[in-house]
Amino acid sequence: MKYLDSLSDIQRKCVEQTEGSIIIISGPGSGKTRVITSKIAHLINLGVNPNNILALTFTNKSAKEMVSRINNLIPEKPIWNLWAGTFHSVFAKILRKEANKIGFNNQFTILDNEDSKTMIKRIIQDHRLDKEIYKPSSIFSKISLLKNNLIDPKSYSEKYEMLKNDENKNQPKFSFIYKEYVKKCKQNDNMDFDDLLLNTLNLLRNDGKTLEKYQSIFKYILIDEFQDTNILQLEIIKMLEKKHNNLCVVGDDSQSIYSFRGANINNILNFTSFYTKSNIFKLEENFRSTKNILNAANSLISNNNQKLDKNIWTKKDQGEKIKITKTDSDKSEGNFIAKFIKDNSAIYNHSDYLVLYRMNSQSRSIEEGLRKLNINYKVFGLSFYNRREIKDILAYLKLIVNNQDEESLFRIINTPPRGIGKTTIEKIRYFANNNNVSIWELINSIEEIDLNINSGTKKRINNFCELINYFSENSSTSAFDLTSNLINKIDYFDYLAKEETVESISKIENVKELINAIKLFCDENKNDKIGEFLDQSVLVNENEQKKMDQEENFVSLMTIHQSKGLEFKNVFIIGLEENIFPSQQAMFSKKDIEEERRLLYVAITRAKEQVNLSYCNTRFRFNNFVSNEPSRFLNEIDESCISKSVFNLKIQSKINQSKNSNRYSFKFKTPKKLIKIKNLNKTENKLSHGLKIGKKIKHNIFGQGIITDLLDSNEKIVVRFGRDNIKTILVRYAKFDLID
DNA sequence: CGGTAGAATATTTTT
DNA sequence: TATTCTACCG
Repeated sequence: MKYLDSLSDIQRKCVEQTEGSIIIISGPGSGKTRVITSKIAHLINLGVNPNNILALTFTNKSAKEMVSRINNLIPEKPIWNLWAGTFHSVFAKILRKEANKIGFNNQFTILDNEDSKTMIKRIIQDHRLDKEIYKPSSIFSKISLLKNNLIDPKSYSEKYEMLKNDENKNQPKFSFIYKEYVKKCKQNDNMDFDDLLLNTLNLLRNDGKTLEKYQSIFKYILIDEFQDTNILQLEIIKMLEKKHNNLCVVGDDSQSIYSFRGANINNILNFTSFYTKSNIFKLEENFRSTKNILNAANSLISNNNQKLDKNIWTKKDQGEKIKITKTDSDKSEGNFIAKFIKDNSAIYNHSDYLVLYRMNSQSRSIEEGLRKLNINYKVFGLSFYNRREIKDILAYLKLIVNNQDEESLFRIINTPPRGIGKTTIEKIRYFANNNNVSIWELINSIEEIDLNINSGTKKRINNFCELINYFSENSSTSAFDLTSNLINKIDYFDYLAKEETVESISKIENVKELINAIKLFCDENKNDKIGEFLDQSVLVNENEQKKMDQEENFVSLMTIHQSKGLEFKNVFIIGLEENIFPSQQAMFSKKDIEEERRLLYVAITRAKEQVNLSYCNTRFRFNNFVSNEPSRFLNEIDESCISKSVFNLKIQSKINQSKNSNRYSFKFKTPKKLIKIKNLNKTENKLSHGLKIGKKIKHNIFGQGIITDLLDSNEKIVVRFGRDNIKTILVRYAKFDLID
């Protein structure tokens, strides 16, 4: 068979062992995708029905790519009924069918992280808890970790040490919030990301028939990126594979970078201890990178204690050394990259470059640099579906599908404004909470209950209910018809246009794009109902699509986490500074530092030919300049494969010649409100005179200090606060006053 | 109730 | 800096 011939010996062995449990430890660039796809093709060729194969991947993009590759390997066999996708999307599909067996409505809606956080925030408000002590986002991530470790509110409330711990942290009510959150989700027929897994497990545990059904379907189970699975996922898999015992997991412990999401590296480290009969294969030959790149990566990762034994090697050339570049500021780091790309444009396309960073906010300075030299780039940042105007429309759609979805209801009950204000909503919520009725039931019988709401407002509430009810009754029409009718009915475009800002134009464009996406979805899918589309909009990150079609010639910018599985000829990794990479939050634990190290390992091993590491002296962060030490990781890379240099060139912007006139004209992100532009120069004159060395100032964060130096024609000042706390401050943006 | 100006706050990483 | 929150006025 053709697809077997192109494999290396070891790859072929992995493919041909179809039965039993096996674990494939696969280094970066070792062709694991090829192994998985060949293996599935092989199974199908041997006569296995694709419907009996479950292939779980880390992103939906990789699932899609996998399917298309299998199609290429065995074009004559139809594979439309192969189960391929992320844990979340496959289990969402199962739950859509079976949710009623565990007390959910099959029309449940899925909460994204933002929804979950607002819900928690509301709980905190409702119960008059201090939002400084109970921060919604940290509460949420704690809840998420608990769920992924199979600790439900009840068992949490029985864990004495944990409760004690909360009390010590001054958060005695955490257990209560957790309980309320889970209760609310259930009442509202909402599931968050973790619930998709958790409820699947509950389903399999509580309903023997369903368990038997899926055990019989999934004769062969394959899991990619196994190092990033968590306890909950493993638990589900253990149940599903019990009948046929054909489980193949593929992963690389050195690339485990999702522990913040509950990923448990022990799943891969200890696999053989709970599957004692499993076979281990190691894919150690790298087909991607040069020797220098691999040596650098290997020497770095050897500093980690927790890892499996393996030796990644390549037949490729030595290649160029890893370059480490020091620049004076984050701005010149951007200039450095832009200039580098420009200088090498005879050899490389823009699309040969990948710029990687630890956190999304770091993209800015690079964008600036690239713009100055007119280099095309794309930032893989926030999802389209996270924009406010898009979320509004989606909230309508969710509420139409699931009337109990309070999260969506609160979002849009007065958007566009229809005269149902804060006080009214407050009254409704208060009553509903105290009388154990759902918001939806309550507002549908608002006439009958005395809530001290005036009749005009009651009328408006009624209209709102009628609107939603009308669409709910017609929700089986095609998603496109439904959405376009809805947007007309609520005059959403008018509402956006009324804002009269530069933003409103792009918002309108975005909504049009959404309608367009829905149209496309309807054309492609047999089931063109809105529910299906909504699932997709939460579970599929459309950024993934963009990475795939790289015909256009642009530089890619993304976080390292997003770069998993990709490869580029040239890779820039920026911000190699203590407190940035490794990140500040990781500093205090050895385990976290090891994960940061793996993150850099992943980053380096994306490269085929060149790696550029950079760090800078001072960086503009928050609203002042900070200086960080160079990252400890730089010293851990074998010196024989690196070369160091310093870059200090300032690039004069062609576009930005006069300082103020163009400040907003080439903004990449959403433009500012027109009105605000008027106020631009207000603060400028206030302080420009009177700044002298030795003068005292009072900064609104750092307190009193003395000016020790003036820089850049008085644009920056160096100030000493306290004994030896020295900061450089931007005069124009910092908040401080001169004192006599 | 709605709109807005000014204040407060925020930067891990994502299915 | 950019975004979100709050308080106040019409």
